[in-house]
Amino acid sequence: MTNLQPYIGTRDFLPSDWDKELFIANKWRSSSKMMGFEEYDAPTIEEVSLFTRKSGEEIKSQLFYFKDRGDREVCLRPELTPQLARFVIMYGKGLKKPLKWFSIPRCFRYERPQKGRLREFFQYNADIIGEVSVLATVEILNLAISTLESFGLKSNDIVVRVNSRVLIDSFVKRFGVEDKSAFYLLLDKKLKITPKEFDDGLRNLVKEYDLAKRLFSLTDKELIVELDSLGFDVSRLKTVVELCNPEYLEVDLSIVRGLDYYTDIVFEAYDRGGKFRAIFGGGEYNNLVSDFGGEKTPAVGFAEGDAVLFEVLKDKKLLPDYLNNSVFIATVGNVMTEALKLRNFLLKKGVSCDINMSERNLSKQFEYAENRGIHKVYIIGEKDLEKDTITVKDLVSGKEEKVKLSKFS
RNA sequence: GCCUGGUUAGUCUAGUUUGGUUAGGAUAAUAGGUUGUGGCCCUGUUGACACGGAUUCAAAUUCCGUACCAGGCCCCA
Repeated sequence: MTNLQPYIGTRDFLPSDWDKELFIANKWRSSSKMMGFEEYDAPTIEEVSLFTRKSGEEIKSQLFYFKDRGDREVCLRPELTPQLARFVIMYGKGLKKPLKWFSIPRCFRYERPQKGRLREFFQYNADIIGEVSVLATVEILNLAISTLESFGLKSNDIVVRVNSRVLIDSFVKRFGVEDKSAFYLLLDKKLKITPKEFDDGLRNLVKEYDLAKRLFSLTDKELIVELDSLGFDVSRLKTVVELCNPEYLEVDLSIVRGLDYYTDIVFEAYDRGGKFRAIFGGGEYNNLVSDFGGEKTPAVGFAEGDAVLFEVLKDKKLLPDYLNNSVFIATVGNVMTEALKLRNFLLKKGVSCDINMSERNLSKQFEYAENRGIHKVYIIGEKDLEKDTITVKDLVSGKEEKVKLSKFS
């Protein structure tokens, strides 16, 4: 019994679970396509060097990493972006830029499962490659936001925090920060630690403490104005904030993201209640393709895992019930010939259609349909057939009507 | 890698304080009954103490180890 369980941090999907998973994936897919993004995919398994190249050998401890029989070091992909870089270098020359691509890969990370964090998960990725304009970043943010909206999430549920790494780097110079990585770490921790701890951290790391403290206490519009007047270049950030849906966006200097490969604008989305981890995160990474040996290529994108999103949707009661639109054909008496004819007709019309296969009485057939979330039953029975009709019953409303069989041929 | 708390049928749960007869219930599943029409009702069937060890006359219950789950730390793509 024990060893029948799924491997640690992985999930079995029963039909009712998979239905929810597909609900999410289908929304991701359709909103991407709506905005002109094209779907692609890459192998689940890759040579490990693709991932260590940027993140160092230490990353191996967080990968499902092993040697194949030919002594090649391989791993299950922990993320998609390096593969995208590979694609751009290998195939990019023949492709019209900019690329607007998305994918919904299964990814794997060797780590301790926690709330919203698993060892195997789906991660929606969308990127724009080869577009210099800041409008690409605006487009990416608009896609990310409208995708969340397609689930029924609204601006009072979600906040997207935006920042600029270029700006933070100019802080480092201007504020007199000596330990840059400790400064980044402090910013990254801001939401987790108390205001006092953050304040103490600032005091330790930043020479111009008073200026820094003031800036970190400002939010949003006033912050941009203030930064502008202090001579920081906030034009890119300003454009993004102005062109994206302002109800979601908030400039937040503490958003830095762990990855080194981000170059300027970075962003993360959270539920406003602060109960969950980041829903999506991303930014501009203009050096990644060149770091992998390609030409310098502007790029921007985001990733959104299924685990946190699932938690958020569940919390907001936005996951649909397990229902399907198919029809069930119930049979009474010796009517299989007519029933199968009706079935074929419906299938050819593109109506998904299940049919009774056993000797069960009508009552049990209704139970069968009910248990599968079917809400339309066509009853084809001997009595009805004498009058050349069938009975169509809607299980949700409980209403039923007689329909001429000739309508189905 | 570390810390805390859990684990009783498919699911939820009583029982663990104080070891003691056949581990009780609900729900689901399944078969049937009833009604030419689902959710109600009635009957039958199936089904559990996570795994291993220790203590004991006796362990679901106490102790140790392992696995897994949940939450957290570290890390975060």
